[in-house]
Amino acid sequence: MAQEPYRAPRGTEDLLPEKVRIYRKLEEEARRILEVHGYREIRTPFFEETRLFVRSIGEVTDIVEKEMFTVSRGGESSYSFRPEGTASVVRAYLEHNFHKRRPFQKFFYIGPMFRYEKPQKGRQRQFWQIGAEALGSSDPRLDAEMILLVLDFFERLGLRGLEARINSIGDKADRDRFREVLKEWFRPKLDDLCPLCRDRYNRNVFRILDCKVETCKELRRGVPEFLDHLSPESLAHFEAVKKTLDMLEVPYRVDPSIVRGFDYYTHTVFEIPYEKLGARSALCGGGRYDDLIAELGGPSLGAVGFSIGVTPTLIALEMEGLLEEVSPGGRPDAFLVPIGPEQEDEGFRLAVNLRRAGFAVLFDHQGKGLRARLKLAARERCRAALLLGEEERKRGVVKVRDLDRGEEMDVPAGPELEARLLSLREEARAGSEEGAP
RNA sequence: GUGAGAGUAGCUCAGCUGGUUAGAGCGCCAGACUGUGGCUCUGGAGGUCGUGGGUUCGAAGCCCAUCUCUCACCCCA
Repeated sequence: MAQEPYRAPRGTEDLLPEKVRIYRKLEEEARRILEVHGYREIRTPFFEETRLFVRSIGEVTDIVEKEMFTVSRGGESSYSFRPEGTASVVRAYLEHNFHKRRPFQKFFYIGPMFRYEKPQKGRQRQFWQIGAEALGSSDPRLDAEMILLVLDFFERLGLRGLEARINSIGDKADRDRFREVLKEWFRPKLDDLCPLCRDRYNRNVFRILDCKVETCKELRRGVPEFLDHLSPESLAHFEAVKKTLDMLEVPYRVDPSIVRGFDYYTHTVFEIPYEKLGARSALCGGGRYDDLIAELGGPSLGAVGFSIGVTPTLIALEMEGLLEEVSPGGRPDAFLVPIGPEQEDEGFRLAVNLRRAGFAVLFDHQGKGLRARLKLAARERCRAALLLGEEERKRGVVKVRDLDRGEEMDVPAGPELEARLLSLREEARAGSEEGAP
């Protein structure tokens, strides 16, 4: 019986060094832009009590009903790996009494989320999100700020021409009223809807609004829009968001078909679509959730947030040919090459000392020959090869080979060698700037 | 959860309707060059053809099951 090889679990992947570099670049850009806007990083546990997600995301949502990784041990409560980030942030906000100390807080998080789903393009069981939450205020300027910030982030990565889609789903009373309006409107057409939509009619009428089946699209002609059924207060909030977006010259379009999947959303909801993505067509989704803090046991305070999908973002960057730009990678300063077995120890010592002085120095540990080591040095794009043979050692020098020019010179080990490596580093930098437009 | 396609060397793939020792390119290792990289040439290693079962004189190919990947639906980042 042949043993099955070990593999990463379905829907997960190993982020190999090359990819980690890209992730870090994304994270770096996100942290920068978020911190400039006053958001501070928060790190919550990867799992929470299951009831937290049930309460926040909603009991009858697909995520809670069938997409959570849930574990229970003995008599303890049931725990679930977080399928999204907002619930945890709000929980932490309340647990640490921010609402009593300084109710207005801006947090962001970067980390993996987990959903038990069938993997496909841009959709995995463990996936990374970059998210932000502004808690303790209902200021429509924050809704606009979120959208602006996200578009700026994508722009910085090189994704241009993106546009936000926004909509308002009002408050709970608005939704209860509109739900009835929709049901009333669809009732006579019920038999002509697709089977799925007939199910949606009872589960969540709103979702019929974004069904992609042609016959349903046809039937939807002249369907009432949420925006026409908002209370004056809700409408005023939405108008204020749009006004702010206009003022900030943020590109957006009102799209009545945007209905988010979590129960906690209220008022403003938005997405940043990227058409070429396929099954996962949004790079980012977000919205206001003015009832959630109270729902989780806190005071009645407004909040708004978004989350960016790292995987879809990477797919978009790849499609636009931007991955190389995002991740140029660094060059090691040198490859230390002892010549002859007697020099191995001394060479290793020299490599370690240079590393302690801050230089990135590679060393061969596979017993390769001189030529093979130089080959490695070239492949790793080292700036220099440091050759240490018997001759050099006797004279207390190291032969520094400039791998870009092919020139060699003997340099005394010590401060002079470090100076030489520094100057090679500078040269390379000047060279790369010359090449830039 | 539903449906479709695909799994052959480290990677990308070829392998006609089942027929003898399963191939290429790239990569890897070594040599040409015993103290010098990127180029070239030569040689080498590396495969139970995803896994298990079945049909057959004979299976990488056909059938069944299973796993994984990909894509779509559902849903969503």
